[in-house]
Parts: sequence; structure tokens; C-alpha cells
Amino acid sequence: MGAVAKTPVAVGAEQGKGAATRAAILERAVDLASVEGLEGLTIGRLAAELQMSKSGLFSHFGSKQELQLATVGAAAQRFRATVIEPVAAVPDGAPRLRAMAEAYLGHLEDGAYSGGCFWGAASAEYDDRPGPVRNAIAAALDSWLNELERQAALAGLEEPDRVAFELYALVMGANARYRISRDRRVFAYARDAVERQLAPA
Amino acid sequence: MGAVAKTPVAVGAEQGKGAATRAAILERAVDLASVEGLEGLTIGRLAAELQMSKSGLFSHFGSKQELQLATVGAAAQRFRATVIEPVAAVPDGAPRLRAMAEAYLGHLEDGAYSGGCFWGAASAEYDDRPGPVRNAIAAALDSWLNELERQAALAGLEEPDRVAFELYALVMGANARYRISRDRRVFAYARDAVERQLAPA
DNA sequence: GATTTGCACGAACGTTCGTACGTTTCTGTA
DNA sequence: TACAGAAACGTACGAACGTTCGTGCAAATC
Repeated sequence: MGAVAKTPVAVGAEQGKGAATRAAILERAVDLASVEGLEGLTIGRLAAELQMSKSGLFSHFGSKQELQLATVGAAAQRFRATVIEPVAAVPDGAPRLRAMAEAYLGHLEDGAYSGGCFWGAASAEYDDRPGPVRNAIAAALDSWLNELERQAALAGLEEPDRVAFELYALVMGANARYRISRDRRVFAYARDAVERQLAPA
Repeated sequence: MGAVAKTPVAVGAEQGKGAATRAAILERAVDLASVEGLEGLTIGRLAAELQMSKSGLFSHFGSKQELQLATVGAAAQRFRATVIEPVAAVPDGAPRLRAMAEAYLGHLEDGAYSGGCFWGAASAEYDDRPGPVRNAIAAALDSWLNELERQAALAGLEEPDRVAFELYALVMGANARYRISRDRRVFAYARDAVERQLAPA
């Protein structure tokens, strides 16, 4: 191939066949974990769905916990790619919050995620399971809440921490309620409530 | 009270030693399932915690699914006993909704449930697992939402279905957020938001 | 051409799961 | 006191779990 000078392993360098396989595994793992849970996510089943051997898949992670942590990381990356980055150009404050909520609700409504919101499931599953996996989930959710609060402050809203909580509760509630009742009216309720939160801005 | 079915699904512990054992099993099962999930709830561990044999416990239910269904039923009974019945004497409408929300949030805040809200965990776990267990969970949540909507209507609030959803999202969001962040401020946020929902009444 | 390295494989391990079945122990009447 | 039925127990099973280990093979490196 090319005569490009090869650098030592850089952070996040995605080269080689192994990295591609690993990425494919994690893509599927996020979907599977959204349905079966992070604990119900089984190495054997994941391998079967990807048509590879259990041991071959396992060797990419070394332990189930490492697979779970990597899956949480992949889910965070996917969340940023679908809810954060697409609205990065929208002006700070109320417009940005509106766009973020819409990006989240829109993906739920379209059924883009077969298993619903990964974070809703992971949060409920690990809230009582201390350890690195729980910490990773909590950190991701905290950073999301912080972003909501930051934007609420930029919007000039009073009590941005309270507004952030309410927005979080509304969109997660829409996810939870839609998932179990399949009642699509919850999306209208949630959009309406988000709008009411943002009205003072 | 009507005719008793052949299946061991009677509610009252009126007869026999077996019924008392069964009730004790289910009491523990609800707590365990709130922490480990309904799927993570294992017969062996449940038996060990109750200091009885796996087979002795198993014979009360005949299958794990029957144990899960019975656990859902016991959790519904506990929910009614802690959130519905204690406020039965409170006047319909806004006062009743306030009292119900306070009963729910108060129990969460006091840490009465070691594993947090059973329904938040069960709903997230089973939203993608079709079958009798999911149906039982969905039915219990629907009846709760319906009660909220009924009380919202009695309170003279507009769009009682929307109000019911928002109240549901707020209290469940408080549970979810408190469980993962241990931030007690969410209770104040939730109470404040409930009050704002009820203000027009 | 020889050697090292990176990926994936199949077989087997020890454990735990839900479930089945036969036996023992308790308990409430006749 | 005897005894039937209920309740709890002990043992065993097949399957699936996470994990370990040795091997095969292609690409990269020497």
C-alpha cells in the first residue's frame, strides 16, 4: 500500500481488521442490550447473531464486564451522533433544547431503535448494581443532564437545574410509556410539555 | 370475593401453612426483583435467602414464569397498599392527586424500598419481551395511569390524559434519576412540578 | 523464504440456571 | 392413634453461562 510513515498506536486509531470487527460487534451489542438488557446480553447469542465464534468474539474484550463497558461507550457515541451532533449548529438556549428534544423523540417515534432508549433500560437495570458499569452509565447520564442544564441557563430560564430535570423526566417518560403501552399520544404530550417548559424563554 | 380458581392465585392468606409461606416468598421476591430484575430473580437465590430448599419453593409455583406473574401481582398489591389505599379518604381531584404523589415520593425518599420502584425496573425490563409477564406489567401500569387520569378529570383539569402522563413521567423520572444519581434535589423538583400541574385546579 | 504477529476458531472446563421426580416430615382430623 | 394430604426436601438432569486453552491461518515483517 502507500508509503505513509506509520505512527505508533494512536488514541482511537481505527485500523486493521480487528478494529472493524470490534466496531461491528459493539453496534450489534447496543441493539441487543437495548432489548435484553446489559446483563441479559450474552456472549454466545451475540456471537451467533454475528455468525462468529464465541471465543473469537470474547477475545476482543477479555471479560464480559469489558464488553459491557465497551457497549456503554458505543451507546454514548451513538447518542451523541443522533441527539447532540445533528443539532450542534442550532443556536444555544431554547432553540437548541427544542431541537435536542425533537431529535430524541423523533428517533423514538420512528422506531429507529428497535429496543427503545438504551439509557432508560440501562439506568433502571444498574441503579442497584455497584461497579464500573454502573459508574459509566451514571457518568453518561450526568453529562447529558449537565448539558440540558447548561442550555437551560443559556436560554435565560430560571432554575435551570429544575428545568433540566423536568425535560429529562418528560422525554424518558415518553420513552418508557410508549414502550410499554405503544400509545403514540405520549409524543404529543411530551412535545407539548417541552414547549411549556421553554415558553418563558 | 368470588369463586376460587384451581390455580394457586388466591390473594388472601386465609388458609393453610402453604399460603403463609407463599406470601413470605412473594414479599421477598418483590424486593429481590426490584434490585435484580424479574429475570435476574432466581429461584435458587430466593430459596437461599428464605432458608428453604429450591425444590420446596419451586413447588409453590410450578414454573419460573408463574413465580414472576405472582411477583407482579404481589408488587401491585403492595403498590395499592402504599400509594392508593392510604389516601382513599382524601377528597377526589387535586387533593387526592397531591396525596398520591406525596405517598409515592415519600416512600422513595425514605428509602422504604431498597431497590427503588419495582414498576420502573419491570417496565424497562419487559417492554421488549412479549408474553404474559409483560402483559401483567402493562395492565398494572395502565390501571395506574387510568386512575391518574380519572382524578385529573375530577379535579376539573383540562386534558386529563396529558396531565396523567406528565404526573407519571415526573414521579417515575424522580425515581429513575434519584436511583442513579442519589441526588435528593429531584424530590423537590418533582414536588414543585406536581404542584404546578395541579395549580389550575 | 523464514518468522513473527493478529484474528478467529473449536473443544472443554466448572458453575448455575430451571425443572422433574421420588421421599420424608409435618399437620389436621376421624 | 392412625392416616391421608399437604408441604418441604434431596437428588439429578440437560442446557446455557463466562472463561480458558491450544490451534489454524493469513498478512506483515525480517
